[in-house]
Amino acid sequence: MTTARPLRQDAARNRERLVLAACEAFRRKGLDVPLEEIAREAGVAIGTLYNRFASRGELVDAALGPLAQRAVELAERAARTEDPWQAFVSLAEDTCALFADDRGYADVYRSRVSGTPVIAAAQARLLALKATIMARAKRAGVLRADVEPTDLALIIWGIVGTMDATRDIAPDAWRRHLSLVLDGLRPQAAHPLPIPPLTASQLRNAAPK
Amino acid sequence: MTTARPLRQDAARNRERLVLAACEAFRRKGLDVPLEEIAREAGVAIGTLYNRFASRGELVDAALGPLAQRAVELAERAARTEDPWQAFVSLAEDTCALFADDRGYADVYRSRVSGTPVIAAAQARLLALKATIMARAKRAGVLRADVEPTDLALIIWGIVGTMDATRDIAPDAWRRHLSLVLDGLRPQAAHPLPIPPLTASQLRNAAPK
DNA sequence: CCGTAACTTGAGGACCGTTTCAACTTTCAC
DNA sequence: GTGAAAGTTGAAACGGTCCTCAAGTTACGG
Repeated sequence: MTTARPLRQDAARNRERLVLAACEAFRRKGLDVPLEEIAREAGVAIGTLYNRFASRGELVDAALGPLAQRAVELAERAARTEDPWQAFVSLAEDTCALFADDRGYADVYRSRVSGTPVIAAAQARLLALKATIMARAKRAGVLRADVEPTDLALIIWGIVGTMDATRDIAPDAWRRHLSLVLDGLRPQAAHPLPIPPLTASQLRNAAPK
Repeated sequence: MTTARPLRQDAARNRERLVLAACEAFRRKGLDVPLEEIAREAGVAIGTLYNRFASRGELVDAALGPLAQRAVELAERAARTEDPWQAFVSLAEDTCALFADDRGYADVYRSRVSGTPVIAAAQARLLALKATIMARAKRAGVLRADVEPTDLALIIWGIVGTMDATRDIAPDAWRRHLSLVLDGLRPQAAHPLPIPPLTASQLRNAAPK
């Protein structure tokens, strides 16, 4: 870990502006937003953006890292919830709520942008929390025994997909969708599943599009 | 309905080749595949493609129309299934299987390409069949009473989204996902839903991205 | 076999987003 | 202050896809 020399005052200010603009742009338009637009919004030339952030990924990391942190905090809070089912539901709901709020963060969840160390770290932590919470719920008999964390990943992936479609029209539609789907994860609902769950490594290699 | 004069022999042959190439390309790479690539694959210049198909939509309609027809047939067969729950499950499974097979058709389901009369007609028919099948299942008490066709649309939308991620890695993953989700639609699983269903018109206006 | 209408061709213009870089400007340590 | 290092700038090169159109080719009725 090399200690980076501090940025010059004006450069630091520009960096700050860029991150802010990126935050806003990613949130509203997703990760595909043109970098030129972010630079313009930040009141800075495109070259400056490239000066500070070598790749889109670095900018994403800087802009959305805090949100990923927030996701971890929420998951930790969920893990502390007494009722195991409620803990599980909170995990899913809180995560989805963040995705619903921020198109960029939703894209991160799916697209695996490269060059995002802080986000990657947060994702890893989330994975662990998810496993813990699901294990507890299963042990308590409130979550069907045959679902794995990878199943939840797929389910949330799917719900995030519907958000893209409904965000402008019915921003809360995902809540109904999620409730419906969660009902399928209760033990009373359980019917045999046709195939085994995705392995963690399969999920890791899952790529969109 | 103007009776189009028949194409010249060579033109008809080229058209055929284009449709075939488009079928293949859409299936494998989705609707965003460059038209140039389709033309190349068809052994024809790009200008010829534009000669025959004024827009991407027209080509999509020609290439994927038959698949949409097939979807309707499958849905009609599902509607004829005696067991109301099985009918419902077949509807969902058969539809999803088509999407899993054909990235392009999956894209059609989400993106509402314009200029696709035959596909649009098929979709309308599918909508009606879905309503019928779901109504029957509800009447039989095998489908929870508080789900609407728009809910199924959202659910399938979501599953189609996960297909994009898993197609190359675990082409059947959607079967497990769907089973899980369908379990949430059974009456035994029902817990109160937080918000009302999407209206049909809301769904119609739903746009991706 | 011919003439014409139908068709094909592919280079090129338009647009868009990315990325680079040489010339210019600003900061800051001394 | 001053000069070197740090930073900014935006035009331009680039790669990709869309779409057009003038020139050339082909089919087919007579």
